[in-house]
Amino acid sequence: MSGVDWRTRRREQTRQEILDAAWTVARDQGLAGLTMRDLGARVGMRAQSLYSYFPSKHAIYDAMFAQGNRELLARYRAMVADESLARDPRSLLRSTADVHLRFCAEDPVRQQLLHQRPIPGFEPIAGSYAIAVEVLALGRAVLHDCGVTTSRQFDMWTALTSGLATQQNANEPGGTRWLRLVDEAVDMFLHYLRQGG
Amino acid sequence: MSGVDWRTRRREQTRQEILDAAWTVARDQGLAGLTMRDLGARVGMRAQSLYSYFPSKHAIYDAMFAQGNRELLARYRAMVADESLARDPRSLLRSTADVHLRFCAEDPVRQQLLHQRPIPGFEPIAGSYAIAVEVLALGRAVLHDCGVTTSRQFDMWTALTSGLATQQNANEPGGTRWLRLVDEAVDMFLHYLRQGG
DNA sequence: GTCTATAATCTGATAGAC
DNA sequence: GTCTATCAGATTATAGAC
Repeated sequence: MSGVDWRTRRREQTRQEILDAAWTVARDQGLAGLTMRDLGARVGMRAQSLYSYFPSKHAIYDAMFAQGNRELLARYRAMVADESLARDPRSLLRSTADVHLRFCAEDPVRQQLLHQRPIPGFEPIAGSYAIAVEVLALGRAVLHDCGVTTSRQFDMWTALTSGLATQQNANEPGGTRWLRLVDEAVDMFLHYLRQGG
Repeated sequence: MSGVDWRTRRREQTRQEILDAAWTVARDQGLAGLTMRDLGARVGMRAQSLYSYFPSKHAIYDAMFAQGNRELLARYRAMVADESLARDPRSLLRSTADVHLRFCAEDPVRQQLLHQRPIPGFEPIAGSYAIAVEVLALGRAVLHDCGVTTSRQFDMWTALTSGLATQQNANEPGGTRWLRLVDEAVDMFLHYLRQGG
């Protein structure tokens, strides 16, 4: 039972600690400004010791990418599973946009890593990318229940929601100026749907 | 008349050559991946010689930022001055979105530098930033003629158009999957306007 | 598992010859 | 105005002692 012994657990715990610190450093210095030196200092280690937990810096980016996508997937799933949730298209679209925008806006650096790929030379490994694909698939399924049946309609939806998030993060990070537009954006999109867009 | 003598002209010519090369390198290596060494190699100079033309690497980023904004401003102005342009709101919105999206999509790296500020520690100097402000002001004025009178409406417009550009560049750079949605996006937005959004 | 030591390389930038 | 030489420091990563 080596998978659950205390050594393994302790190791996993430290890996998580390092990841948490990596997010903190990246929020401070920018994603590309993350260095093993700073990261080690933040968890009370020398940079070289980090290699006991991650084989490379890219592996850290990759773990962050996977973690972010797992978090978003969990939130979508919690939303779908919520039995108190109204299921009419308007309510469902609002909830979906709300989950997505809150996620994007609460951490611009994470949003950047997950949806803009700003690290030259970094590509997530297949296993991590698969989580991102799952997120997209679930989003598409939920939107389908709202009457979004064509690719064009779905693309319009992602443009609209990601546009609100992008503008918010780029021009007023931490604020709500664009986030507050979500309800009227949903209404606007609903009318577009009904016009057969 | 030192401002127009051949020395000055030649110098300005070389500066421009360096800037052109900087765009090329940045498109290849990413904005953060631009190095003085690579840049020098591309124009047939040692990295150190570049300092005869730009006092620092940041000054190069700054000149690129200013150049990009001047280009966008010129395109907006050309659009406004075009007498063959239809002036009804729908046509005007389409032309505006078209200018903007074409600009964003034809060079994702430029779009990144101008509208996403991905270089940690880089802030354009006041003179360069002023051009960006001018671009925004002109955009606002044009949109006003289309019936966009409130900040909320203008924010919705920028979210919608920048969302289309962002999605296009992030998911299918060089393609037209989201760009092709511009006409129905304009129609969607127009209906939102008329509803008093 | 963490350390010291260090490799090997890249970075932006300066000094001074020509 | 471009060069050589060089600084001073950063970077990721590996080897090996403990």
